[in-house]
Amino acid sequence: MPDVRLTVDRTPHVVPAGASVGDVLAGAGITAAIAVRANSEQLHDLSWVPEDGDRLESVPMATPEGRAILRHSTAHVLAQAVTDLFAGAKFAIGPPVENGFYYDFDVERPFTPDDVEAIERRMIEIIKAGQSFARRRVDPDEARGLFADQPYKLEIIDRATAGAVEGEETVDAAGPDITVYDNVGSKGGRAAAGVAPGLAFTDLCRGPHLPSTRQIPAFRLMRTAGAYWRGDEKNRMLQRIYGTAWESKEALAVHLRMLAEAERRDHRRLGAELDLFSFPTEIGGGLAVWHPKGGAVRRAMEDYSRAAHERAGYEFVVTPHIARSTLFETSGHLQWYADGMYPPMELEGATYYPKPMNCPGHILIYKSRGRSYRDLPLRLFEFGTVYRYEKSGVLHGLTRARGFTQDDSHIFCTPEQLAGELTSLLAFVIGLLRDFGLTDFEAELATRPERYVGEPAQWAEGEAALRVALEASGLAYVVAAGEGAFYAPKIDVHIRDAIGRRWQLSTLQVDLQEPGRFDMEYQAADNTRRRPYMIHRALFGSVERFFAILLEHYAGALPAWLAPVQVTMIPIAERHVPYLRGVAEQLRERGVRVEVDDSAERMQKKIRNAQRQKVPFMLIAGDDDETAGAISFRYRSGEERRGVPVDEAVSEVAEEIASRRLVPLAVTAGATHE
RNA sequence: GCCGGAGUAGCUCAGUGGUAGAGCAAUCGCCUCGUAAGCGAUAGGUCGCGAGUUCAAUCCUCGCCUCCGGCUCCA
Repeated sequence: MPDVRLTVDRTPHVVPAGASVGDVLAGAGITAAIAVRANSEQLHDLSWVPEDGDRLESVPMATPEGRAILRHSTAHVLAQAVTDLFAGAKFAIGPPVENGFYYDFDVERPFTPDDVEAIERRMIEIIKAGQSFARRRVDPDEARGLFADQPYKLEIIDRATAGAVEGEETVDAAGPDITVYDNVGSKGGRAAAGVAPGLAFTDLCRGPHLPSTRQIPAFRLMRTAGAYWRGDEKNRMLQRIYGTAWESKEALAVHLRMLAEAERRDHRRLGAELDLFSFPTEIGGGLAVWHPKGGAVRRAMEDYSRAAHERAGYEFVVTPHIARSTLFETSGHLQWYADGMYPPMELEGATYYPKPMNCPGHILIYKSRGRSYRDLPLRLFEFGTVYRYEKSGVLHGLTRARGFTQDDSHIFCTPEQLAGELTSLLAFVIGLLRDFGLTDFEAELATRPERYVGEPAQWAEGEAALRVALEASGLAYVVAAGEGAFYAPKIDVHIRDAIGRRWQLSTLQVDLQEPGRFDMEYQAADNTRRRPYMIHRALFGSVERFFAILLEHYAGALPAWLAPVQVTMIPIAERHVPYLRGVAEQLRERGVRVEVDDSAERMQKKIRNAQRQKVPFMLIAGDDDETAGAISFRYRSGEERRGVPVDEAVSEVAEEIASRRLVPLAVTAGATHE
């Protein structure tokens, strides 16, 4: 038999023909791999037999691809457990997802928490039994026979054999056949576990998979949920079970801790704990009220944003919250966006709608008089509150609300100015986000969607201008094909927060519709009338959403310049209150948000309260301080500094706030309780 | 909207077919204190809303309301 020459992780190897990847890796001393990538393309199981000249890269479990294989294999175990326990269960799809996997089932009744526990126990049995995942190639008819009682699988087979529909990668790349995976119980498996040797389960699957269920180191079922078949609400709702799986028990524990941390940081929870905002049911879902402390933070954010926009050459405008239907007919919102709008109000023969966007109002300001090229670029800015109908099930605190305020601008410019405006705008966006302490950015260039208005040539032009701006910014970006708004290609800026979650914030859009719909024009230098270009942009996205993201990013411990209460004054005994009031007055004169805690509590309790409210500075005074004309700091970190002269302390606090430093002074280590 | 889960004091939660309890918060009193909870007392509930079953419902049944998780990643 001729030998086969391969490279494995860039090292040449010669193996006998017919050797499987598992044999090859074992020979090469690579033990951690659970699959390989061949020739930088397809992933393969360890049972796959490579051909002469193949370049193999081993895929360890503790990599994104390795975890996806692990999770996908765990999903199969889940499906087997469900079919074992629920006779007649139909199973649909079970892919790996970020941080886990799911599997969708069609069952008689939804799963109860007890069911999930039983399923999890059954999965542990299957894992301990050490079933192998055996790949098998079948022709479509054979596949239909195997899954004769599985309508969802039959549908998948039909779609696969009908050709790669909608770009789906449904057929194994090597040929027209379908592949299935058999779970085969090994003799070494525990008979006591009740999983007999022999064929235990078969699923339609592209693979690859782990060699054996025993190689699933750690998993947990997380929750159940309803999910429409193929994600379409016209289809039957299936019962989905979500789970997670990791390369080690430790990795699972780290993941669970991250989830607990995310829950601890949830802005809805912090909003109540820190008395920032609430959603009174009397007002309605998705409509927040801002309490004084939340209002203070919001004002600090808005004031800073206003000042930045002023420096960047924006002009400030205000437009009403409702407008006649005719305005939204002209803008196209009623034709294209009616599903997202609040219903109309009739009065005096006219129909009014709450505005879902601010652009039409700003366009009318542009059109209020004739415009010259000398007016351009015209940058109009407004904290514009908009109302959008969101289905009740999708509301989520401040991040998905029905009423919210955009830091919205529309820039009207000449075609020649477009690329330059976009470039400087992108730099402006990043600068502003950095000032709020966000550092990890990713951009997306979202191109023409399936459902769009305008001419493809215009879209191409807009996309090209956005691309120029992205290239000039040096920002890493990916193209999100077909993700543009119906009226505009756009750049979306995403950030990653302190615990690694990704959020979409800013959006920059080149509007291809409105200037024409509103018949906008300006007089050019050559005395001709031309149509301006229009850029929509919101940097926070929405003030509410940005606020929520910051709150979660900082886990409620906002930088001093944003903190709702910047200083809490704490007397050692009640007799020190007047002295503290005097110091508080000096701080207030410097613009500091300060409270004097004159409650009947003991000093220790006051410190605890201020600490729980995440106040950046506590200023404490007792007899020693008062006699010396001094005061003592306790920082949010728990560090303290005693006997600081009052003048010095006031300056330190005021300067710390003015600096907009992101971490309060003297905070070095995380000496945090709770 | 759809599927599931949950609604008991301001908050976090316990509880039972015989009309309810804890901790924190609140109010009052005592204590006057040097860096994360001093002590005591008081007050606070139509057990989400409506109907049904029952001698009796916060508890069981049905409907509604609100909130939470999911409905995007494609064998």
